[in-house]
Amino acid sequence: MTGQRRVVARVLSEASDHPDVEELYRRAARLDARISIATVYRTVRLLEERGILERRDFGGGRARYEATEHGHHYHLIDIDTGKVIEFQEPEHQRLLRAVAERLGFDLVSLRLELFGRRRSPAMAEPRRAAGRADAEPAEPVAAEPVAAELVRPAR
Amino acid sequence: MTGQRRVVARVLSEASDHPDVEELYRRAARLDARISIATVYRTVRLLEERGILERRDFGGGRARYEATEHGHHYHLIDIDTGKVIEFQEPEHQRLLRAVAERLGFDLVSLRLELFGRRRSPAMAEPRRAAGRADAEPAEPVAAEPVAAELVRPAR
DNA sequence: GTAATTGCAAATAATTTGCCGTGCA
DNA sequence: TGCACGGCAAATTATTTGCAATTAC
Repeated sequence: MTGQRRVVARVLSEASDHPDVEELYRRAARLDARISIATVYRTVRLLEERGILERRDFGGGRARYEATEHGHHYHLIDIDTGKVIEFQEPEHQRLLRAVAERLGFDLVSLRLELFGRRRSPAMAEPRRAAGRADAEPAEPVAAEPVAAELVRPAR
Repeated sequence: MTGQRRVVARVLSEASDHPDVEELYRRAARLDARISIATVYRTVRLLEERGILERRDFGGGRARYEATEHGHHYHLIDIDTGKVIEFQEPEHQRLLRAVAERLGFDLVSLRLELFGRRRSPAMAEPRRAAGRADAEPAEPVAAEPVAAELVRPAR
């Protein structure tokens, strides 16, 4: 059973990035104008249920998709630009599987995402500007640690 | 500046699980009935921006929250029950930081979630039921790997 | 007193669905 | 011919926001 679903599948196969549904729809419509976004949603869901696609959440509200690969790779997201970099780390797979087993589970899938900021080679150690260790006498605000944070100056 | 925000903060401090906004609202309302869910959303966003809370996505549509800990732990989600188990793995932190650096980034935060299924000690190797290797002659469906998957019987 | 915060209801945004028409098998 | 599939628009769900009233400091 197929129709314009083939088009969506094709777009997915050709994608080497991590498109969201909106983007998939745009690409699919370019190949066949009589595709509706509902179909894209339906197809994508179907494929995800069958384990052929994986849904990702890189922040920014919309789900993004990529074809399941059985040699796993992970993602590093540049928090300033939103750009996604893939990397491999096959050792992890094994390590994490072992962790799951130790807890009594079979590992079905996993999610590993790093969020980072591009290193400016200029400044050697940007770590926490130094000083600023005794800014406020820290008024007592109930014994609630989270509440306490609400009282400090915004950033 | 605070008000019923203190209540939300308190609920958050006391939570040892990973409540979603709905649940936070329920708990907060128990302590002070004149809190609206909009306030919970606002407070939670505020705290997330300040880095005091972390938003999690364990599947199931709603965001879930937990207080930021600087000794990181990770999550294993039971895909059958939705139950979340925390585990530690301090070695990882370092390892992943190194990975990021190698790619030219400072690691700002990371997300590591395992999705697993409780092991039934009964059946030794549930792996893929055996047999069933030659179900269909695999009709040619364009050269699209994703499309090909759409043709196989559902599960 | 002044600015920040809240409640409420309405607005958004992403995703799903009902229904009915259409095309594939 | 039957039934899965697609289009459209309406429905749902999570979250955000405008605005006037309220509260904190």
